Amino acid sequence: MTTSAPRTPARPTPRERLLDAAAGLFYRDGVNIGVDALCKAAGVSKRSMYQLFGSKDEVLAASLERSGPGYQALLLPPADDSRPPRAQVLHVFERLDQLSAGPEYQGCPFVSTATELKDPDHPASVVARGFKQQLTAFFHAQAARAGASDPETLARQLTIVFDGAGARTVVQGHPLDGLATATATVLLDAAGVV
Amino acid sequence: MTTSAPRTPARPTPRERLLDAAAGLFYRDGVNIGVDALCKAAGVSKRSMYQLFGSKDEVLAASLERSGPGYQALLLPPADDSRPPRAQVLHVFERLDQLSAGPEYQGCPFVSTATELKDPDHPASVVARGFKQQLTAFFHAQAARAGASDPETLARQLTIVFDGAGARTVVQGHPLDGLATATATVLLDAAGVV
DNA sequence: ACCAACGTACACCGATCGGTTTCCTCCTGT
DNA sequence: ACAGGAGGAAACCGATCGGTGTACGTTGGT
Repeated sequence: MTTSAPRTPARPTPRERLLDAAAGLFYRDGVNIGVDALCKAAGVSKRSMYQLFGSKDEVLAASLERSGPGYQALLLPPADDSRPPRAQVLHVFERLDQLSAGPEYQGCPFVSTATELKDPDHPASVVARGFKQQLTAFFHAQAARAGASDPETLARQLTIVFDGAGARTVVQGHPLDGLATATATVLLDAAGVV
Repeated sequence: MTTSAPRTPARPTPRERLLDAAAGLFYRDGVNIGVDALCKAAGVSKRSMYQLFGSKDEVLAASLERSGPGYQALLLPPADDSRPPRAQVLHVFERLDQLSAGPEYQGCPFVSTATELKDPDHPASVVARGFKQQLTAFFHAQAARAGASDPETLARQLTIVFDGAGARTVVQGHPLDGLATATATVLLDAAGVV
């Protein structure tokens, strides 16, 4: 293989290490893990962290912001997907059903973070709200493309199923077994999305 | 001996004050509020708290356990309700739609607690799981009574909608405007529950 | 009237919290 | 070769964490 291995091992910058570690730790252990533990996991000194970010809350918000695109790529169909709307919407729920079977799955990180923070004005809550709106927007676009009678409502309902499926996994502690996909299918059928 | 019939409605016992304050504070501020704040709010000394409970975690679990019946009474139709299954199920979602409009609403307390704790073996997580199963059992009973084709799946789907509606309220920060009821209606229709 | 149990007030413990500061090492541009 | 900045290690800060120990009221049963 002629894969290009960078001459310089190019260790990620402290900022990247910090945000990646933060995304993982905040998701796994909650937003109340300490700054010390976070910096230790990231291999970054507290001093550097506080030069890069104004506070732990900003780190949290930035880590959510950074992990957003990857999370979407994990769930949404590729941008050049040419399948009909129904298949593209169901793609998301099939992914969710798969994800929920992973031992690491703790529900949607945006929902978890917003739930833990309580404060809707917290910068991380704002980020979380934004990504949820993007998910709803995707559903809305597909619903509209399919000529659904009420694409706005359908999109919101699909988002509710998405978040509810995540919550169920957290509380019950076992995978969804296709329940998310099955529920989304019912909504799509009822809305006449083929 | 200690518990005689309360002829005079005396001040609640420290245990009751503690559990009531705990339910409110844990719900509003999350499971990470301090023992000092909790005891101060309850008007109970830390000493008494640690004589009544082994740890803060036990207080949390006990407060969830205590608030469970009241929460169910808030959502479920009365036990002697004679309406058809569909109406009884929709009753829950109408209540949820109403609740979500209240300024204090922070989502389902059981889901919130389980989400914050992460640990599924935490005593409070066990309590939360139990109450969610009771809600699902109610849906299941109604679905079976209505002769739904797959009452088990329908009950789980309704629970997902319930929790998803709560999550949406938390993340988006505005009421559901009938969205929970509307979504449940779609599921009931599809399952042939009249 | 007395005593024991109950409950409060409060000091105290080690650990950890978010955040700041100091010091020193290492890497890089010139 | 050398200056200077970036960044890590760790001490340090006051506050708070969960939890305990002690001492002082208050109350009810006999």
